[in-house]
Amino acid sequence: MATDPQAILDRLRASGGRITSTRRALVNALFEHGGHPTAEDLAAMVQARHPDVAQSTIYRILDDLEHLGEVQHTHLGHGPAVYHLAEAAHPHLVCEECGLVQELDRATFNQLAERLARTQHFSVSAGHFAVTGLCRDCATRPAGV
Amino acid sequence: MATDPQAILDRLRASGGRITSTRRALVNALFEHGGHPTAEDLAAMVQARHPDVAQSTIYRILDDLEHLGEVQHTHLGHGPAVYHLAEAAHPHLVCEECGLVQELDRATFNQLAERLARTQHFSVSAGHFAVTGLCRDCATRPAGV
DNA sequence: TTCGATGCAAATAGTTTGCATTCTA
DNA sequence: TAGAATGCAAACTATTTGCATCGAA
Repeated sequence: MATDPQAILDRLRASGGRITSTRRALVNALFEHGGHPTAEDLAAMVQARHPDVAQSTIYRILDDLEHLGEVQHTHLGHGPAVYHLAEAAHPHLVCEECGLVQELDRATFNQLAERLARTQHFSVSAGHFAVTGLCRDCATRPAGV
Repeated sequence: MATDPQAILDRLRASGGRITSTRRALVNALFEHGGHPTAEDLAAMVQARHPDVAQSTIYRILDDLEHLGEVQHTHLGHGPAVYHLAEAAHPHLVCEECGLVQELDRATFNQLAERLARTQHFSVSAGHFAVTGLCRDCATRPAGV
């Protein structure tokens, strides 16, 4: 699992792929965008410098990187999927009312993962994981307000 | 939260709605299908007796029932959402390799929910919840086989 | 007889795919 | 210069919506 842009590009090449300016720009965008970018967000970042890049190319590169294990995507409820580097993989808490995304703290996740492995032989993947519910604000506010 | 078809239909009527044969059939289908039916699965069950029912009608009724709090839907990874009665709401474990859906045991879920409430002020909803990872079989089998 | 429910078809959102062209190695 | 990567447009899947008609209460 690579920890800098060049290392990911190297892995791409090592797997028989080629390094293009679009791929370089997308990998950089993944490192620069700290949050939970959608394919469209990433496309916009890449297109800032390379206006002619197609959405489908973004999807294809993300797919390639996912197969290499460098990227993961998650469906946070409705709407488009979000992508992030595998090295930055973390479990998510998504508020179904306001859409707020928080990270699930490591300790709680580890406790859950360990317990699921033990009781149900299920190995949870941290990256592709989202728990929905209500955030603090929405939980304390009367429903539908 | 109703526990039999008639009670749900009664709630529908009490909220200003009308009881039609399609609605009756769909509510029955929800009770009959014990698993994780998609809107299409439910449409097929209803259409067995009422061939002219439109998919959009199924979506609309499910939406109505969801607003009444009688039904919940969940996105289990890719593909269509699955629906179930609120009374049968339970957390899911989805295998991202083979698609197997298991139920998460109550005790583990409760432990997680309680801990999240305490540490992150997040109130998890049992129904709309899915943890992805690898099931026992897929975890022990080498990747990509 | 009124207003909610429905069928049908078209619209939408997100993503994938086919194919001719371009460019890396 | 071979084969991978890309742009473009069309296809696709899941779901929603507009509108005229139908039917429950």
